[in-house]
Amino acid sequence: MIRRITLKEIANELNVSISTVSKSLKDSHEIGVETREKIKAFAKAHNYRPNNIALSLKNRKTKTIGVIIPEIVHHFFSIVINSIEKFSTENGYNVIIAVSNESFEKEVLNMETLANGHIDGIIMSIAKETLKKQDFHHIKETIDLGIPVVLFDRVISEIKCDKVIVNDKQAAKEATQVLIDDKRENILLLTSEDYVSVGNLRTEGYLEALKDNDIEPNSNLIIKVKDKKGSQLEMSYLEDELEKVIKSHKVDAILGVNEIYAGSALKVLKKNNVSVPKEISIISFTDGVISRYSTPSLSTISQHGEIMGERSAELLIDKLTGKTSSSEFKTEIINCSLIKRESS
Amino acid sequence: MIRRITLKEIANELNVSISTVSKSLKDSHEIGVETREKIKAFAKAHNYRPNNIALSLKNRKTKTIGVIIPEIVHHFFSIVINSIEKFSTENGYNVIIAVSNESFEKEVLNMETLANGHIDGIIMSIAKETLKKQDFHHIKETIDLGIPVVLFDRVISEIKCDKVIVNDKQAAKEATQVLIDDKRENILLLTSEDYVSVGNLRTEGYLEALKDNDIEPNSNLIIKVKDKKGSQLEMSYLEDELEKVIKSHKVDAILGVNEIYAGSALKVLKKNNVSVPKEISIISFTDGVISRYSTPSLSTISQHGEIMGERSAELLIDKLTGKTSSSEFKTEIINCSLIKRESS
DNA sequence: ATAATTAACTATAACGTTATAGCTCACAAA
DNA sequence: TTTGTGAGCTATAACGTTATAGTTAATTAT
Repeated sequence: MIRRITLKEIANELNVSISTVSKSLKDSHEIGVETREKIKAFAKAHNYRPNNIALSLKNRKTKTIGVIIPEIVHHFFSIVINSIEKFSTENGYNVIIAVSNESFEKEVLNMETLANGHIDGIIMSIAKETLKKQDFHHIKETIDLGIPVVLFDRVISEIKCDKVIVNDKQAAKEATQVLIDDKRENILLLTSEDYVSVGNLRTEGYLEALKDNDIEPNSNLIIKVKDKKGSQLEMSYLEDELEKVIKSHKVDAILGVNEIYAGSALKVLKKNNVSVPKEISIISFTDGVISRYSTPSLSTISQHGEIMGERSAELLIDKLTGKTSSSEFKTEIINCSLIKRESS
Repeated sequence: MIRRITLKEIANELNVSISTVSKSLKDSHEIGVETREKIKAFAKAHNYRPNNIALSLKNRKTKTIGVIIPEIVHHFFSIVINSIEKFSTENGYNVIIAVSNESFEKEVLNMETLANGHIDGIIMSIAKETLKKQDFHHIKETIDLGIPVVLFDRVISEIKCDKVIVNDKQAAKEATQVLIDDKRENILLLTSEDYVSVGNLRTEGYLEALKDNDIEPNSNLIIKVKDKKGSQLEMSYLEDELEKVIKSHKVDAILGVNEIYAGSALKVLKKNNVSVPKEISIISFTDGVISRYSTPSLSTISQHGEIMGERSAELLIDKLTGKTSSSEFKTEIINCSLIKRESS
């Protein structure tokens, strides 16, 4: 095992002071060319690397970004992380990942660990349980400590920080309009419970589109999928509810707020021999892998996770490098786009 | 903005020495009860938190694990990361993620950044390009620096470290046997190029099963999907090749080394009106979301990513805490299991 | 010839912690 | 009275850096 060499050790070996070594390696003109070159050669030969922990302590900067997400095994979030990682690395920042698993408690814990520690700033998407509880003290405290926070996708207005969101309402409205233009008037909405901001906004968009076209909304056609521990349970809830509705009501289209809902819906429809898109046409949020490989493939609304990740990282890094003021906050809105496939 | 209070500041406020504060907060009996309690109360009131960077410098431990994976938007890897994150957090370790994007250069860069910095150990799965190049100096150097490394899934024998793998060959053999038992004799194999260790092992298993059943392997029925930049390109290559083969040869089963291959195959078969599993039955590695939501759903071989992640993290943490010797290495083999669905 | 300047280097403090050794005073033992 | 002991606290060094403020000795200006 070869321990990493330190400035002190180089200084001792070459009988100069630590300062001389430090300055030489920074190519300072305070040090004579000869000494400087000798030291640089020695350092190179011994594969000297500065100790980043010591630098972090000295500079009060870790060059690390913390990311807190509700779930990692999830197409949208993994896309966003990938993009955050890419942009951050390109700009000299490392990325620490923490997963809240949609739990408030775990989110608070994650936040504290990160804030006490090794990060300069945080990018996060809020856990469902936190949204339900409406308790955001941990986020506020972190911001109060002078740690910049960027929220993406699931955001809340009461926190003052940079945000990156998607035009959920508008996108849902437009998708609904597409279905209506296709002469579908009995559009079923598969959405999440009300406290999930994005689900809520998408529901609003759906309702607005109906209203614009003088279609009376039918509460029987709105399924709000109950949160359960484990998506397996949620999906069987969704499947049962959906099956009931299609058997008792006329339905000629489905709008899903994410592709797992839509994928599950597709399973139910197949089981009941309903042809898609002939009898029921489907459009869904989240342009993931399920949509592309299902039969028929699903028309989706892409939230452009890559762009969200990149913009979030950029906003944060701009704050960290002082490029933008620490007291002014932006909210960036990414435009969704509809990707038409076979299901509509 | 409230800056975090330090020992020094507490000491100044209360007119005691830094040592006294430090010891009080550790409840040392060297300090009188009264002083101790006063200090503890003060610290609590001011929400004192030790500076982890300073501790890292002092203890030469960061309590952080680095994870390097080829891709993050990938069901198997995201499952593994999730599981590593879970186990590590439970044991007081943070997780830094780095993505190599299957690139050798990026992997080396990631490795160096992590090794110079903020981590105590590394868990990784090797990039395809690295496997092709057969250049593992970066991994060896990291190990030489005394940083423990655990390899999972894509491993290489020439590196001495802990490893977690799956019984790829055996699992492929068994899956092939299942197909043969179902009277399928013209089994097409969708695999990756030879240098990818897991693909190779799975190919071996496939060949062995054929041999055991006296079936002559047909090289036309083995498609080795060429690496391309971007899985989109790889998939269209696969689809073209597959279409050629099914039109020119009798094929009654397909074994895929991952679910994206199998999912793409399914698309081709549908396009050509081949019924699955009646005419062609499919079994694939990777039990992901594609398999569950495709029609028909795919029979898969689960590699138990959660277990791999957990075991990897455990092996690493055992090394870090000195629970296991730093010179003895284990290779853990996880048994795959076949999950039967509609495609076989 | 003396003061001023400069080149080339060193010492020190600081970032926030903790472990070790050291100090001071009160009280008990001799 | 003197020595010893221990309780309760403090000083110091160290982890590895870097920025600031010195310190020399040689060179230049006056």
